[in-house]
Amino acid sequence: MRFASRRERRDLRRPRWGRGGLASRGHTDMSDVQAAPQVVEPYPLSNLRHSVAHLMASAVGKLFPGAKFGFGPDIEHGFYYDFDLSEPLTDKDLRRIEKEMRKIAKRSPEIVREEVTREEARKRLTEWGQDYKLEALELIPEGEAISFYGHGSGAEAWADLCEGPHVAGFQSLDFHFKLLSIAGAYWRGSEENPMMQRIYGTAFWSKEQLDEHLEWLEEVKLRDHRRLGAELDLFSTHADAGAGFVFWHPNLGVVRREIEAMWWDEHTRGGYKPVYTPHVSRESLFAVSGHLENYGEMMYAPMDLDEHPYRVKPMNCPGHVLIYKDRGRSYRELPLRWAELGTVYRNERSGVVHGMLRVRGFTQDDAHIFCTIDQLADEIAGVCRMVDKFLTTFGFEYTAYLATRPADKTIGEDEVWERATEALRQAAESIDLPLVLDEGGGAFYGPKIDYKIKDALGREWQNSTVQCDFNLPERFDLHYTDTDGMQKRPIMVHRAILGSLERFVGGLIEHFGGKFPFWCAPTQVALIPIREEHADYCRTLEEKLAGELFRVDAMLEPGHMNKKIKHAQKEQVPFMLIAGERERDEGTVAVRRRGTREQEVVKFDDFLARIRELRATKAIGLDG
RNA sequence: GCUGCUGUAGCUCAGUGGUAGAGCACUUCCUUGGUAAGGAAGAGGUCGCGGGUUCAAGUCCCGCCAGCAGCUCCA
Repeated sequence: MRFASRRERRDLRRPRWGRGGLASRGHTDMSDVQAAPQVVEPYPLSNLRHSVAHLMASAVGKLFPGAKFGFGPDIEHGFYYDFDLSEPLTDKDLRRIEKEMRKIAKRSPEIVREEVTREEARKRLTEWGQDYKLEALELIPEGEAISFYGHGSGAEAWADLCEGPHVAGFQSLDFHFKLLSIAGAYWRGSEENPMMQRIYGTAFWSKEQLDEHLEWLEEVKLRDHRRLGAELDLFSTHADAGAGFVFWHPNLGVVRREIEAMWWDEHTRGGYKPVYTPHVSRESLFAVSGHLENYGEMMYAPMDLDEHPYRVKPMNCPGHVLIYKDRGRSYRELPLRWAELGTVYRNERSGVVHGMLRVRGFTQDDAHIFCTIDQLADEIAGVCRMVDKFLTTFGFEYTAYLATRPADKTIGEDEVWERATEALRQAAESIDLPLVLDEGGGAFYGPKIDYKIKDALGREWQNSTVQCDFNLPERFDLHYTDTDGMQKRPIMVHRAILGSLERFVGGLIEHFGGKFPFWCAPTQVALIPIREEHADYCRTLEEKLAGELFRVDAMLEPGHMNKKIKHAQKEQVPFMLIAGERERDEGTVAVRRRGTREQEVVKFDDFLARIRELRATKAIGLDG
């Protein structure tokens, strides 16, 4: 599971140059160029943002003479612009630039478009010393219009090689913007290229919308799993252990165990059998599988055992294949469904590790299905049903994508590709799962269905995947004896529902904001006596709860009730049971539900029945 | 890996060359309190690690480690 990367969210793969504006600083007076084409109000938000990106670039150009400009498009939540500057920008510069933007906006009644010839464009950009722009100019296909968009006059005049469209001008428009952050970004997105400085910002038509967006960003920060991980004592990472290695604390260990228990239950129900495979194998295994060749950069360096190189596994599939190959297989055995919570290690580049979401050692909820092509549709349908079960249990909305054969560098017969892709389609249809087509998005070894989920904050993640594989069976020469006695090649299906426990649970922390559903909450019930003399009653309640394997924190130590309430609240404990004389005498408890301040006095047995229900149904909320 | 920034008590942070600070959390004592901070006292820091400059380094310089915002890449 993963966040759809910022890159995806910003949709940069879309050809961008024209829309995104290749900007450049101009010193010509724009007053004599032709007026912009009529843009009818209201402008799309993307136009505004793109125009504000221009505004920002012009301010940067004014404040930092000699600035060179890269790309500056609008993106999902705002815009950015890349600059090549002689000195690094700081947050203080952002405020300065904002101020300058407001000034320029006031003096810029209109944004004007000017169409020029390629020669003229080249001449201008050369004159302005805009190297990146010149390169960008060459990206514009022959025959397409080449235009500049400019605003400001006199010393402030500024123009941008850009296709548009833009708003007509800044002066008379009511809009609101904020510059948010500075980061490095490679020119044209390639690490071969020089790094530029990128400024991110956002803009809206109303102050309210801007504020709302800024609040959303705050909420994202508050729910950050790294922050909650420390606050709720969930996990840690350590310089002493190295970057990208997660230590699960007891609180999160509980969450994981609950999820794993559900996972094994569902897999048992789905006809999967557990397998366990070693973390280390001889290097030659990964040579056969092809991982060494295609994935070698991600693998840890070999270690020497008895003068043979060994490797830590980056994937579980070769191990499962060895089990398959251990003896001959008959069609009668298929499909074989083998599941493993397999821990793998991958050498992620140092700059990418991120809390629990991007780590160097993680546990995949892996399984492989060995089946015939005729069984494929049913098998896929089974996986999709299981995906639905998990995603809805955690309250995620999702979209499934059918990724078909890539244009080149694939392996496998045309016919097999077609039949497998058709099987994926049929499977989805049989369970009424709509598929969005991702043409050519498959792996080189087979078509697949990928899932994207939406979390409570509306962010998209990718986690579940079902992939057909024609490659590994080939490489390992897998076969089974068919009804006619002939040796046939099975298809292998790789699938992960959660992706990795680390990424999934890290995502869950943010999705729930630390308020885990009752069934997997680290502590489910806190017992708080009003006075010390009520501790005995609490103790009897504790025994009953613990006897039914509920996770109870009996806060019986001396101290103030209010302090304990505050503590339990901070720990996001679903239920606090507060008990004094009245409760003890009546066999009741005062129940305080997470997130509320009201209490409800109920018979303890009624409470017990309620939480049994919550646990059994894996309800997300605490009602009912 | 790359660009920029950061690293001081468990947490949030102050401390710009001259003997380490605050709030919260923690411990102890007092407080017996009916639903989110009662009072007092106390403990807690190799200032990320290693070098260098200096009479003197948390503070300046270099290297490493880790983290943060991104880029690139990914479960």
